Formats: sequence, C-alpha cells, structure tokens
Amino acid sequence: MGVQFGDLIPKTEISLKFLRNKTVAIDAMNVIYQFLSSIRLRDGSPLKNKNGDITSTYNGIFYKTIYMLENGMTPIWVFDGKSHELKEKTKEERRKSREGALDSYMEAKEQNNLEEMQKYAKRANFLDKKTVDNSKKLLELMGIPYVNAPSEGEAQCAELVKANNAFCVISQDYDSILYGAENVVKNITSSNKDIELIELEKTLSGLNISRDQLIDAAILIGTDYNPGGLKGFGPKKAIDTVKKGKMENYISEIENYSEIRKIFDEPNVTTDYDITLKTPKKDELAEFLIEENDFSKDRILPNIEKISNLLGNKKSQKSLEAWF
DNA sequence: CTTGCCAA
DNA sequence: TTGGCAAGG
Repeated sequence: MGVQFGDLIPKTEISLKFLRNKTVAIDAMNVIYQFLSSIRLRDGSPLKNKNGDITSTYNGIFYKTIYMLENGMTPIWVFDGKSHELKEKTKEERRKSREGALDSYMEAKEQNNLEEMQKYAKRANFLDKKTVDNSKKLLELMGIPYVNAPSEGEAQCAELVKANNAFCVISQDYDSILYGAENVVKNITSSNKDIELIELEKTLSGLNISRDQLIDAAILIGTDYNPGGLKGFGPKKAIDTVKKGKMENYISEIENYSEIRKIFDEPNVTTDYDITLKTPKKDELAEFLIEENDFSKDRILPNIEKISNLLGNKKSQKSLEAWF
C-alpha cells in the first residue's frame, strides 16, 4: 500500500531513454505481486507448471529483466527480509483482504461468473517461500544481481541509491523517499510510455519542508507501521501541520511514535552485497524454465541467447570503463 | 506483466 | 507506425 500522499508529491514524466545506462534497484516483492495479479490466462487463472505450481512470477521476472536490459538498464532485484513487528497489523489486513478475495472468487466460480472470477482472482495472491526462493534462483541463473534485505526491501533499495550503487528505486509506492532515496520511478511498462519520476529534493523544495517533516507528515497520514494514521489527517492537513511546526501537539496521540521514527531514521539495511553481473548459466536456465516449469522451448531459447549477448556487452562495457 | 500478430 | 487483442504455463 504505502503512504497515501495523494497528488501532493511532484512527479516528472520521463521517457524510457532517460533510464538508459542507469542501474535501478527493484523492490522485488512489490513487482512480483504485480506479476502474480496480472499475468493470467483469459479465465483469470495464473500460469502453472505440470505440478500445479504458479509460474506467472518467473514469467514476469524473466521477460521484465530482458526488457530492462534491452533498454539499457541494469536491474538489481531487492527482496524483503523479516518485517518489523509494528507491521503486523498491516500484514494482517492484507491477509484478510486476500482471503476475502478468495471467498468472493469461489462464490463467483460457483455462479460461473467469469468477469467476477477474473476480478477476485487478481486480488487473491498468495506468495509462498518456494516461489520466492525459485525467483532468486532464476535471477542467479540469468546472472542478474539480487540483494536480500535484512528487513524492508524499500529501505534496502534506498540504501543502494544513497550509496550510489543505483540511480533510482523502482516501486509502485513512494515510501522509499522516506528512507532517503533520491529518486523513485513508477510504472515502467512496455505499454505505458509515460513513466513517473519522484525526486526527494524536488518533493521537499516543492512542499517547502525538510525530510524530517516529510516523515512526520507520513506518520500523521498513516504508514505500514501505523495504518490509517491519525484520525482526520489526510495529505493536505498533515503537510500543513508539520509546516506550521505543530507536530509536537500530536505526538502523544500517535502510538509508538518514536519507534516508527526510528524505522525511517535508522533503517535496518545491509551494506554487504554483491551487485556484479555474472555470466548466465544457459543450460541450467533452460532446464529450470523449460524442463521444470514447462515454458515453451521455442520462446525461451532465443531469449536466453539474448540475455547472454546483452550481459556480455554490458560486462565488456564495464571493464572498458574501469580501464580508463 | 510481456510479446506477437494483425488491422487500420 | 500505432493500437487493440490474444496468449503465455
């Protein structure tokens, strides 16, 4: 979900070309859930292998990575670790909403209502550990780097940007700017030509507040750690309040305020990661996708060659840069 | 989500 | 070229 800042955050429309030759940190779980909900057959069912395991996730990771490489980007996929205990309420809400969607799906199925089935199937996404582990394995076989965040993926993505190891975070949520990421990019898709760039500096100067105040405003509106925020506060009132220096008046009303602040001020991240591109393991990659997960050989093999060539070029580019 | 195909 | 639609496992 993320903080609901509404239209108050200034956005710049950029083109795909703008991201050429840039490294991007992808909030993996965020994107994987999107794959899970949107990569489906006409009847709303996800892609599956012979064993019945869902493979929409692998399809999305494979083709999206190739798409990004072809457009000159170098992706780093960042996976969530253990979430903070204050996030339990949010996680519970999401679980309930998925279960509700599943019930509605079953009901629609009984009534043979295809439209309703599609609608609710998209919302009933359950991601298991095996799928996440296999997603990492897939990236490894492709030679694409990934990072295991100790806690929040978005915080770890922000760390990569702050450390100049990536230009921006890719996520549907803006929350990474709260963790200090200078740039967040939304909506990289092949159909959507307009991509949104959100810049921390521009956001702060546009609203005329500090990052400190932005975090306070977010807490008033509601974060994953205090869902719903303080009653009566939307983006407008929250920004107004911090701007006028009236945050002090509300701190006592916010449960766990200092603990929540700490999550954003001193995010739990690691600086120990390997983000170098590796040579793809072509045979194992083919084995994983074609043999284990029933992807079509005719589609996969040419794409494996493509990855191999694209990464080969990138690596020689990088070593050339290092030489000079 | 992505690609591929086909029609305007 | 562009846009809409079907298919992918």
